[in-house]
Amino acid sequence: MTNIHDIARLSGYSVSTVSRVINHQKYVADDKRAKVEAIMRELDYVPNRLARDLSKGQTKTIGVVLPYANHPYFARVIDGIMSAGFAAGYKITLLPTNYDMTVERRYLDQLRGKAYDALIFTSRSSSLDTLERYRKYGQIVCCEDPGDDRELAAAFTDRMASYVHAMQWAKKHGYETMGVVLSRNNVISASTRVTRRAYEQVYGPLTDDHLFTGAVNYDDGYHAGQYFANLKPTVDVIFANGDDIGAGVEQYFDHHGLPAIPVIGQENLLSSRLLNFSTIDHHLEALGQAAFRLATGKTRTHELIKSDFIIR
Amino acid sequence: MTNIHDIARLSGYSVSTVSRVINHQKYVADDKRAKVEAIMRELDYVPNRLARDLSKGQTKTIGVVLPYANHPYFARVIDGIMSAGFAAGYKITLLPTNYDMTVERRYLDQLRGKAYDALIFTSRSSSLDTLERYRKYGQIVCCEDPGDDRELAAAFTDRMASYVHAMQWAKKHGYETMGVVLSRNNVISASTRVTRRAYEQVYGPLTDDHLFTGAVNYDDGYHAGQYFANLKPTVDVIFANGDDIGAGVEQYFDHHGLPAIPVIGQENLLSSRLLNFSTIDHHLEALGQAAFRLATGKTRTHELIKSDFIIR
DNA sequence: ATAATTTATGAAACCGGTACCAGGTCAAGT
DNA sequence: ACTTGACCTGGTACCGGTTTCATAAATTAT
Repeated sequence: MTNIHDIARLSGYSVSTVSRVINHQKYVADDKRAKVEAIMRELDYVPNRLARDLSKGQTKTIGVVLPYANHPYFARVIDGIMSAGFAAGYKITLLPTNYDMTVERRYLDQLRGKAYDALIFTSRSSSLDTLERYRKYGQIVCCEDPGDDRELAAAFTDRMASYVHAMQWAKKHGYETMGVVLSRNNVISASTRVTRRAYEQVYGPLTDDHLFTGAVNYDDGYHAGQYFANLKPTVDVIFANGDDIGAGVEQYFDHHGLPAIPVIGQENLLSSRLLNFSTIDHHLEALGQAAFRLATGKTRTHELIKSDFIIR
Repeated sequence: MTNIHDIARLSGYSVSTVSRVINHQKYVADDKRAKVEAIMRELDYVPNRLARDLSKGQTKTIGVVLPYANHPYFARVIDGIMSAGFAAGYKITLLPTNYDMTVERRYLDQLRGKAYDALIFTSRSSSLDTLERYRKYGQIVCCEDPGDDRELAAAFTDRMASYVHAMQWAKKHGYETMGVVLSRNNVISASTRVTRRAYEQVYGPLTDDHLFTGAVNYDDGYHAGQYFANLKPTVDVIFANGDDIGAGVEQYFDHHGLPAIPVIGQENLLSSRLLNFSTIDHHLEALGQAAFRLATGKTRTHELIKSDFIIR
């Protein structure tokens, strides 16, 4: 591996000069610059990223903490982070946790070890206090509303407003009872908590029989459909924590010859388009982009992304 | 930032000893080890990743080159790579190209600059010759069959076999003419080339009017549906380069009151399940896992992933 | 003509670790 | 008693860059 010292030796100049050439700095005579560049080209030299990063104490890398990648919610957020990161010349490293707090902690320690310039928590199991404690080792962005007096940057959607909006629409539309399908506790946790609060505001206390938890994908939604199909008295509409889940609910009813059940999904995925049910689009790419900006910038610490309720 | 020298000074031992403690090596007296560990804990010390990586000449990071992340094909491959990488203690960095060769070249240069231990090309615009030229700077894995005499590792699906199998099934099933929907040229390029070859083998030469190109998502598929709906004479079945595309085709017919058109999709996504059409499952997670294994091994091997044809 | 800048260059410290090597202790083997 | 080898420990040269600082020549200002 040829390094900067080789270039210096072969060109007859010092490493300092070579370094200046590499970084396009001032104060290098034109002829020397040309000669150094020629030799670098000739030897096919590329500076070592690690050495540079170590020296500068900066990696131009952002770590993205997420439970798993094979979920459309995270896929869309990642997409936003990546496109913004690419434009800014940053590398994006994916850090799966599978909701294991120990693993999250390991990533936080890696932040301390300067492996990343910043961390984006698209979801978390650790407490906000824990995250905050690591704030001094690098920027930390979370994707939920952490409250005003936190030292954490945050990008989040207006969940409460959009949920209330959608539920009020449902109620006004004549759906007097609503069933709710949520993910397992702590998964996209903010959404779980907010859904309950919105429900209470519009429909009153959320009783256990109107709630099905533990759903993350289509199959889970299918089970939820089975649950609500057998529930007496029946509910008029289902509020699902994701379109794919909603699709599962809807198809259970369909496959069993039951009258179609109205569903409100989330994320405006292809599944809600195919089955033609209403959904809330949280504009997750925009969320990801905002999260990236917060991770790198010194911008405003909180950013709110507006959702759209898509009626079908 | 406290570093290894601080720990050495405060403990009264040398950096060598501290390093040994950090790396759990033999030949450290128990009492000294305990003392060093105590001081590390007290000072909240975490070794610097960059320094370690630079010293070892190894990053434990794999770069994954892909056009964009918001596509189910890549999402599934990434998922496989990530789960395997996580288990092996590797970091996965996503490298979007948007099919720009210049960008691909930049990533290859980063490999030269030791930013990654290996690169996985889930898709490429550069030639295999180019990739091969960078082989000496690190392992390079591509996700297509590169042929036998390449210096490249490769994980790929048995496209040819499964395409022929699916098309033969279609023909035997009474579908005498077949329309084909492909992505734009060079996108998942291998699939494009192989589809043509399989088609020729089963249905004979692929004429222009039976081919719709430039489709990557549902909306494109919808347009393809429009094209084939207006084609005279009509085709009996559509072979689509992805379930979401197939779903678009199917729904165009549906929305316009036309008789349902049989579709064969790919990847076994939720969309083909929802609309209940046949599909080829390439087991992309397995593909990703294989790609990761090859990326970390020094081998030049090829790995073939078998597909399943799911008849619905 | 002299003082004050600006431009150019290299030496060396530094970033924070790893690893090789030399030197020393101590118990077992012959 | 004398070698042998396993067990500890520290010194120091790396890994490959960046950056500060000292020095000197060339301009420009006074």
